Amino acid sequence: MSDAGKRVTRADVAKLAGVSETIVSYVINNNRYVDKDKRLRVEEAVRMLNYRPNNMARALKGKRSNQILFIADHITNEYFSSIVSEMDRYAYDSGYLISLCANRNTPEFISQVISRQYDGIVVSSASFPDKYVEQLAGAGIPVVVFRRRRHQRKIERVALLGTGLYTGARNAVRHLIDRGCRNVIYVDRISVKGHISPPDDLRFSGFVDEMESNDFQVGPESIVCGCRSQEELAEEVRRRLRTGSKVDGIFGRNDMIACIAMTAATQIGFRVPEDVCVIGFDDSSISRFCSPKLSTVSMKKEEIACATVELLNQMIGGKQPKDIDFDTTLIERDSTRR
Amino acid sequence: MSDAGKRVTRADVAKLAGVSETIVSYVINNNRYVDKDKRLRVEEAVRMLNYRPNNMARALKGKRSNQILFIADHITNEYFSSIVSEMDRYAYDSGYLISLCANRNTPEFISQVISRQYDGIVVSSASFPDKYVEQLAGAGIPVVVFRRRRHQRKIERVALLGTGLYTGARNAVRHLIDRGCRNVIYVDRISVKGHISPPDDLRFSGFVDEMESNDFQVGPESIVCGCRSQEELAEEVRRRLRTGSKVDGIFGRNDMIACIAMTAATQIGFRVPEDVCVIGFDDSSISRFCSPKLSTVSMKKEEIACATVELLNQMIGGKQPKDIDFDTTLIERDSTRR
DNA sequence: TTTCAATGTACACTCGTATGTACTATTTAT
DNA sequence: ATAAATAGTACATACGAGTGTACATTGAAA
Repeated sequence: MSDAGKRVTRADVAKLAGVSETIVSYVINNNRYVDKDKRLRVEEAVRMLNYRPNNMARALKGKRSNQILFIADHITNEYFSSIVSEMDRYAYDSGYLISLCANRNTPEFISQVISRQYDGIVVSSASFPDKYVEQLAGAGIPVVVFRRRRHQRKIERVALLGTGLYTGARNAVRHLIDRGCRNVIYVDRISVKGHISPPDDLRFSGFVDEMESNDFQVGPESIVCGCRSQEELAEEVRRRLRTGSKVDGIFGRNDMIACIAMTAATQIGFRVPEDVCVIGFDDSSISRFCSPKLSTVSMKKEEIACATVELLNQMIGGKQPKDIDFDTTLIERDSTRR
Repeated sequence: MSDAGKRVTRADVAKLAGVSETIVSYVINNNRYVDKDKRLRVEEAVRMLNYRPNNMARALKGKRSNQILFIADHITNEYFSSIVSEMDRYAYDSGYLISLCANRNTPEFISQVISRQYDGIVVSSASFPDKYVEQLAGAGIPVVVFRRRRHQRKIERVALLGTGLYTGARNAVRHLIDRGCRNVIYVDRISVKGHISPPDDLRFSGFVDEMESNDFQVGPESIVCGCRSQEELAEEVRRRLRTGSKVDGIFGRNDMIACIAMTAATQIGFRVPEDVCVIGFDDSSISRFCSPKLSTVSMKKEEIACATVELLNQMIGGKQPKDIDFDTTLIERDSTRR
């Protein structure tokens, strides 16, 4: 308790500067004629008192809340944290701070979000229902969605950002084929949740399309999915390698999956890259520290983050959303070098 | 543009339920006698309209803003993102959302933060000045600081949380000594910023104390710091190994540093763990995927996150801050197994 | 001199919510 | 029967800021 520093308000500034509150407001927002002398006095008072307009009051009065919400499903991913980190950098310069939360799949969550008056929202979660995106956009909030699924319905007043999952996957698969692989398998994530879903994101689509456009068949034998644990995944990869299907290329949904698969392969005597090539996705730090070093696909995180903030900023300013697509960079390391 | 969904306000609910706004308020906050019948009608109306009190207005009127700010210096660290992710889980259940930002070392940043009326703040940044912590606390905001430096001044109304850096480091060093190491070196981070600072965090303190309490000398030859790049770091480690100092143990400030050092060692023919033992810090994913697998120190991230939220919650409720210390778990993998 | 534009100021209302206070109607105690 | 306690309601104000509108002053143009 004790005298927990009373807030400095507009009134305090006005009193110190010897002007009316209105003048202070005009100076702060710089949107009316104000006498030079008074302006200076106000500015001085602001500095002396270290005044800053209360964000809540501003937001309430219809101004911005200066907050952007980032909704993800696995905040822990290095990929997400990089994006958020970069977004923070750019956003701060435009006066925004970033809020962050894991996707909660409930209506309460949505009204939570709406009641908080975010100026803009970034959705980077495969499990965030379109329905909710619509509600947010319908409430007048600019929304940028990172594309995850293939057939993502176009929603009014929502910008769709292609972060490179699809093209990156195609490039990765093409890279394996270029290296001579004839039997490439796709290794999907570990499903911790009860239900086993077939791979449905754009990486998988890219895999399928690139395989087929090179006249390779894609069938159940070329997809590893639904594993419930790291061990199960490793065992399944080994099974594929041991059978007569002659698997000679592995595309992992992300670097960690690729690493697990790679380790599984070497454990039963397969050499990487001589017997089997492996490529991951994300260019996360493990891809640089595992052994052999993992080839991978790098998304343009900085550019994505920058563009996202820029786009939101424009939409907040009233401009129409526009979709953007980013390409990726293939990083060749030892796991595919022949 | 167009009819961007008008906000649902208390007035709408009141009209639909056929009661006064005041009644709606009482029902929402559940703090006054309200007729059963009217209460039900209000609740029904709330449900129908999907009403939720506007957060800004509430915060302005002196209620909570339901927001907690997390200030870090390197959001990208897996350690931070894990903590934030867990905090998000616990905090959400208490009605909070987490904001996240990188430490900006300016007075403007502080007034930014204050003007946003956060209910609580977590500081996990070695470079965040005590002065600022004081200002925040002085403004009446509960603050929890994750201890990073050794002699951290006690600040009124601020809780200090020991996340295990010190004890974890001591345990790691003791582990190396137990494994027979007689010449252990500490490898500090890569300093990207211009100025090269000597290691000053609690991990280093733990290293020094544990060494000395085992009668080992700590001198310049046992500290690698100030390297400007990964290559420089690797080269410096190799130099230490090649000289006659018989380095047989490496304690890396974090897993990535330890990995770089370990790789540097194996490149010049040192075997890990036979010739030199290596241990890292953080139990990040690379420690599990590098080769050989890295022994490391695991902090109790979940418990830390949970306790942080709990503590903030109590402080927000008016209780006195209390300091808490967490211990760590040593995870022995192949890089120290003999 | 009159007229009008430009410049500069301040009142009063508003955003959506919380709540002290006062008031009425009803019940209980005396 | 009267007093006092309780249940239930509503008014009015406050939180801190933004801004429409009206008003005052000045200078220049007519």
